[in-house]
Amino acid sequence: MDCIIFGFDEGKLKVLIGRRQMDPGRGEWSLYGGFVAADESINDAANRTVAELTGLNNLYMRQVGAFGSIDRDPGERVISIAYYALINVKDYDERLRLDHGVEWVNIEELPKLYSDHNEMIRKARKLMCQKLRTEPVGFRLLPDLFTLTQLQRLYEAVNGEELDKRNFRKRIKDMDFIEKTELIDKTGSKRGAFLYRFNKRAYHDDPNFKL
Amino acid sequence: MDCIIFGFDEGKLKVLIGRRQMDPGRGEWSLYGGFVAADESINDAANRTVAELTGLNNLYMRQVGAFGSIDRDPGERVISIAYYALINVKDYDERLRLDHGVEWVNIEELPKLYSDHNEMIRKARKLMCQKLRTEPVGFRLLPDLFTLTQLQRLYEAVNGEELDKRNFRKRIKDMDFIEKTELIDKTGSKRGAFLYRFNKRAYHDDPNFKL
DNA sequence: TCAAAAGTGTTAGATTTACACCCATGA
DNA sequence: TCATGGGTGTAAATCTAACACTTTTGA
Repeated sequence: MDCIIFGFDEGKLKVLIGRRQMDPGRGEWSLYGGFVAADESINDAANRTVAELTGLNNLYMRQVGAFGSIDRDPGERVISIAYYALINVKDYDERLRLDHGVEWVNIEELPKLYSDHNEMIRKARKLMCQKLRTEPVGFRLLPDLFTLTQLQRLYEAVNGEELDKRNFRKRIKDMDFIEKTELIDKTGSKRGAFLYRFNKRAYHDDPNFKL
Repeated sequence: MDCIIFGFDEGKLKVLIGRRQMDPGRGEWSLYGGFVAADESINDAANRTVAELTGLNNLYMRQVGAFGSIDRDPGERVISIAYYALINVKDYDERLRLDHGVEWVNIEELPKLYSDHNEMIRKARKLMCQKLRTEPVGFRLLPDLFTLTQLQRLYEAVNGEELDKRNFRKRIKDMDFIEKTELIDKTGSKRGAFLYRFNKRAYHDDPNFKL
């Protein structure tokens, strides 16, 4: 299985990739992957692999699909099942990241990757983007507390288009599960912006979400 | 791989299922499936399997995903990749259908199926339904010539809700790629209804589809 | 004092929904 | 002649998109 780890940083949607450490394709840019053991489900394998890479559990993960061209792997015949995961970049221990030799790359500036990994990322992004339209999964890419501007930038990065600030905030106000706190973030501006948080409970009570 | 063959007949969305002819699970209701050969891609395997079952090629097919619980197969460890296909029921040779021992069952009245096949169908339906909202793939489930009432019934069956006749027809009129012919179908009513056809070319020229 | 991000409403246009009657025909 | 499905338009409501200025504060 191969995993597409999405993160959001500096206003950009990013993906974790690294240099491949084994043959065939040693040294090429690649997604992080692993193998499904005989005694684990493919979902478990994906969770295990992502946890191994990031040290994080209980992430939001979804299957992207199976990739099975005959010669997608230059070595032997391998069918891979891709998964994507959403993480908050700040939760990823820098040391662990370096140990695995992976880095965050802007999804708009990806190099040519090993095998069909570019295609996997394209499909994962499409699915994630669709999901984001119908469910508030975007919060998985942000810290627990975030400003409305950060949230807007996230939606803009994912959809690849700018949004109108006033219309965006109007929509957010209608969502009861985005709670305003009394906390203020001053890192992004002199004036400071209110911090908001996602209330999972409220979301599940009132699932009329539509962005 | 397992295939979910969708058909539309008598105003209902249907799926092809049959009694399993091998152990484990012999005699249980099941989807039709096959195995991916070492020298074919998973897409090719799906096409081959569906062609074997229906005698039809160049069908609209899409991958549903990989299913990989450890004990989804009561025998040995098997991971299955599910695909769905859309066919026009009338194109399916009755003889071939009987030879394979499969039958059309209303998707609302499915029995308990072998292994995780019910789940596969649920997911396939969801994907197909989403696809139908953004692309006019529904025509694959109808004869080349169809009446607007047939088309409306199809959308109703897939979405599971009734639609307003006038609003539906208004939307269809906006789609240039649905061509009215001068032919009239009298099988559905005494008065007769105009037959329409899907113009693939017009669709690709003007892909502003939205239902 | 000024640059930079935060915050805030209104209006026009587009889209969506609800709704009811006449037509043509075969039985 | 009547039961059955085919065919058609309008108006209200809702949703979407466009748009500009004031506030706060650190440098």
